[in-house]
Amino acid sequence: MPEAPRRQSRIQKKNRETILTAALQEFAAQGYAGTTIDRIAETAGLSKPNVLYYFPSKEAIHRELLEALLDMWLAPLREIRADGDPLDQILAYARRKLEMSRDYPRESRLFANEVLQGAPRLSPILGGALRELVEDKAALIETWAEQGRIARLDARHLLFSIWALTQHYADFEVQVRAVLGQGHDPYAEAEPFLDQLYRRLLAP
Amino acid sequence: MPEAPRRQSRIQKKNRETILTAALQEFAAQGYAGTTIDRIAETAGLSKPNVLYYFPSKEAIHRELLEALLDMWLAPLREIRADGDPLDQILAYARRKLEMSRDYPRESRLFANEVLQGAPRLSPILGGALRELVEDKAALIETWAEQGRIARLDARHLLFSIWALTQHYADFEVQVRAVLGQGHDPYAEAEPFLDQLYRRLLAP
DNA sequence: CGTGATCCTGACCAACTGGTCAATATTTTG
DNA sequence: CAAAATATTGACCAGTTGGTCAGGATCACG
Repeated sequence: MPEAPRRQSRIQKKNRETILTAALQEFAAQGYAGTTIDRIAETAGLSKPNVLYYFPSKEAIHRELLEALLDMWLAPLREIRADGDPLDQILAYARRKLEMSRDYPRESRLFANEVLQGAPRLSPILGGALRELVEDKAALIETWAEQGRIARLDARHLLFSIWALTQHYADFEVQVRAVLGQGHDPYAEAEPFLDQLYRRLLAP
Repeated sequence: MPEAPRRQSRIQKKNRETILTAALQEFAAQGYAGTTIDRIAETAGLSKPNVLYYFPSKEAIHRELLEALLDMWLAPLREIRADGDPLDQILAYARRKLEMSRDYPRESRLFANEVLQGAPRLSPILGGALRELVEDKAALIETWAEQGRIARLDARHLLFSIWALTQHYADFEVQVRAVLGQGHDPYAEAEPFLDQLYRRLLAP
């Protein structure tokens, strides 16, 4: 059953939001273990007991962030449909994922941190809903391949490649920027590169 | 000046090695903050004070691991030479990086953890030695491109793509396995996929 | 075999962490 | 505006953490 849409006072709404934003910042930058409730509170401009007035525990904050994240994270993949041009749709998916890395790098890093540590709070979803979604879209992509509308390839690994290539720019941002040096816009450069890559890979 | 090759007793050599192995295991799985000296000691089969007899601090262990890692990590890139077939060399590089993800996933995750948290103990190297190395190899690759021996592309982002695509299989291993389910060998499947991808991307 | 160097440990410590709670301040609402 | 509901806090606690240290065990070597 979906959680009852609990009545929230004005203050409750605002403070829960503030805390979640601060926590996202901290968890993404320091990881779960490296983040203290005190730092979350400080970033949020609240006292530690006050943070714990709105959330029962540090883990509860983390869990809530992850849940909210997942919906958002998978939305672009859901939008791949059987109708429309195969190449356009896959290119659009890659482009949208790259935009998400650019616009929501903290979310990307939160996710990366979690998966990197073995996804202790997420693995049921990875093996459940995510797996089914991938299965579904991979089947569609392979149908396209069989019809000769795109190249024959391993659709699951195609999806992995899109994840890897786009999230890399958020998750390894320091490295990318250190290597490129100043005066580069990683995302602006990545877009045409990925476009070129997938056009060539997918050409029938 | 390079560190003097300090004399090490038999026991010292063995125990330092044991500790580093245990620490790699822990740091890769739990991150820096999530790892305790006690756990390292337990995994190594030693007492905590004994671990601190061989290393002055937790951070020193971590730093030593990172330093050792970096040489190993960049070796394959160094092997790209001006002589030899361009396509072969880039494909071989990608293949070797994939093998490293398969054979040294803990090293990959240690590195990912570090970069993800902003590379606090590594950024000078990223912007220094790594940057120079990339600059060097990127120039070479772009020469090949200008000569029409491979497709024209952004060489730096080509290298990023190789890092992203290969390290993904180690860093996001739980996700890859959860999505593929049992009965799949991610690395065995990834190899031909990456081969196909780079052959098509690089074809003049 | 003995003695100096190396190795190892239990006991300890100060700082920090997640979390509690009773008391107080502020809002909301009848 | 008064009382009830909500929000906030300082003080506190028990457990954990990185790290120290004095003393004892073990080893290498003349």
